[in-house]
Amino acid sequence: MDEPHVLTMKDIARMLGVSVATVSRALKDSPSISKSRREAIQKFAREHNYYPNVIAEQLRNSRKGPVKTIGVIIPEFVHYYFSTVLSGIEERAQELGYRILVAQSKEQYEREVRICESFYHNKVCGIIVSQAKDTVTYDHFQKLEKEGVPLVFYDRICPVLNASRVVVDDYMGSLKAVSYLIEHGCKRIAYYGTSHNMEIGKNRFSGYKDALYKHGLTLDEDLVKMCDTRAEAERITPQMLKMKNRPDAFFAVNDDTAIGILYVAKHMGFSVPDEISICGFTNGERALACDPQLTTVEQRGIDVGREAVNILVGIVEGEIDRNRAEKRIVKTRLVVRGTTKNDDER
Amino acid sequence: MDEPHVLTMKDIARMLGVSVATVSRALKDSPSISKSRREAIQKFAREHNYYPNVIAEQLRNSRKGPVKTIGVIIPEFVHYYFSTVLSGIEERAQELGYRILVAQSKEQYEREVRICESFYHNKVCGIIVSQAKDTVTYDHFQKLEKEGVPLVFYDRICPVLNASRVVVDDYMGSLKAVSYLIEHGCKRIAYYGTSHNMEIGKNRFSGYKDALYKHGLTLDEDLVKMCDTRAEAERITPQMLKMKNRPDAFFAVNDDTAIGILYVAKHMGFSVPDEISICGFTNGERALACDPQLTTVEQRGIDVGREAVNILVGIVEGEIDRNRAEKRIVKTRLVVRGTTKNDDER
DNA sequence: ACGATTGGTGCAAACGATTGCACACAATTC
DNA sequence: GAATTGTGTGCAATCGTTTGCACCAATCGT
Repeated sequence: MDEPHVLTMKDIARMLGVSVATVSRALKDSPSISKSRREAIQKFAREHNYYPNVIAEQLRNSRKGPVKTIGVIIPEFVHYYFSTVLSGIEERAQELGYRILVAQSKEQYEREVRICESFYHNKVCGIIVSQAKDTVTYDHFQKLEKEGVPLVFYDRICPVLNASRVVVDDYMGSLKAVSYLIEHGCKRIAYYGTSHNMEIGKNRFSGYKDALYKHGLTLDEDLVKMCDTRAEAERITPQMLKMKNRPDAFFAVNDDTAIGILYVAKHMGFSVPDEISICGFTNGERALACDPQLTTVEQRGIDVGREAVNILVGIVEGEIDRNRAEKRIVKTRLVVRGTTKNDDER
Repeated sequence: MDEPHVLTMKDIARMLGVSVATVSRALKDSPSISKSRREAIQKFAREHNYYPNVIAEQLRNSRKGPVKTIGVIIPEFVHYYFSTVLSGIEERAQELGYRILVAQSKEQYEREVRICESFYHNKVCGIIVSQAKDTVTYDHFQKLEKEGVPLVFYDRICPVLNASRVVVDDYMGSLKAVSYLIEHGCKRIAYYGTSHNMEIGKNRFSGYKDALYKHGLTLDEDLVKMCDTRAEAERITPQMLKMKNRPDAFFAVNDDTAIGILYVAKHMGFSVPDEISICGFTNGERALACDPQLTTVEQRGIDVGREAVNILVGIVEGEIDRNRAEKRIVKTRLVVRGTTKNDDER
């Protein structure tokens, strides 16, 4: 009464007086079945809305065929950027007929390991992952690779594995943003970034540096800080602004940090953007909530997610060599708003 | 070479010279297998880290047993509140040993229908869903119910189905927020809400109304508006503030709308919170980004998600009668920040 | 007209795990 | 010493689908 029995091939076979094999072949449009039978069976199946049992298919194909389930590991769901990536993954996966199994590591190494095992046992055809902040050993990823489960990284890349990856163009984003600041009159631009042992930290810093050089400015070490949270920004920014030779602009590694700077600057009585310009990185929902609204570099998470799926499916379906690490870069875009000087006043 | 062959019971059986049945029973710790053999088999399995094939188990149990996969339908991933709910669902599901299959409807009815079908064919043991905004026919949900797939709704509840649900305590949240405004000196409180044919709209409005009555104020229809987006708030608020008898406080149905009001008020030269108080609903990341930071009612999405899983698993595992609609309410909490007057100055 | 080809179909094994039943062999009983 | 109980094991069917092979009939070639 609870399980009204779903129609199976066996049922169709019985009702039409043929064998299950015939039904199977007819539904696969195999030419070895006579046209009349084939069409009769297909019609019957359609009318009784038969649908193949996914689990049985998976079991049968467990040896060779793809399982069409992608495992996705996200550090945090409640995070603007990651949720955009997930959205892109889900969109593209659905388009290509893949299911997604999702889990969040909550930035914890142990959870990450457990999720990998769980995905492995659930026979996902591949895993898309951004590793947790505190992950420093990579056995769990290496084991998966050895077992033939393709991995695609995004955002936070495993440094020891030469795996496929999708990243945003941090270098260009940073270069364009800092160039914009300089071209609009800023001369002393502070940089709040992350540790250089993450790819992302390194690339954004390079972009900053190159923008300075390109415009004939020199790098002042006093203006470069390791700072990637709002709390930290609120702690160190007052000192920066009290310097005799204070910065006239800030470029921060994410929106949250930028908003911390904005708050401090405003509350110390500086006018933004007239005296101080600020630029963030992400373009999340915060960027529109602050006042003035934040100029920031857009990271197109949706596209990152979509590309990750493209790579993974490419590997699974054999169009991409699984032993060659496929690397793709998603463009960034500078979104100019109210925290930077703008010549063309409206 | 790609598939290094995962260990199966058959392998163990062959290597130990016993039958598969014996291995199966030994691993299940069945007393019908002699202790010595049982332990030998368990030891062997442990050492070669055998793990049962999830797919085979599912197929076998397809008739009776639960499949331990929960389908989750989310209107949008990129949405603060929904992502907190998803986070709670994932957390609790993982704790209980369930996998989750996730898909976003993008607020589109057709996608919602397709997702339901996909989940059904993927044999999920139940579905947790918040319906799309434009869903007005409910055949897809009814069909699932008829097929014995339990449904648990959150946030946006299907009005025609008497299904299990988890909602936040909109009434009390609203009542407490408006009471707080009144107790801190506000006399004319505007209400920006959603259509009353959604539960949520009705309940929040009731809370507002009752708070007024309880404090001896009367309801002024001119202060009640249907408005639940920032764009709309920015459009209608200027007129409100130009009234001769202008409101001295606003209570909005979500943070985004509240922030729209805040912007307009500030840019018209009003001081917030001295002349105008504002209170939102959600407590998302925006609430901390605006200036001053937003007083708002916290909707504990994590708890909503966790409760939804609790109900669903309760139904699947037979602890909750699947024919009785289980309804749970998650408490809200008023978070006081800078957009409302506060007696105890710090 | 007889052997060979072809077209159409079914049998049965396989995927990996579970479980009712039967069977073998030992230990107990009368 | 034969019958009974009990203990431990294996056989085989099952879940729903796929597919190599065998088979039968009809048609073809010479």
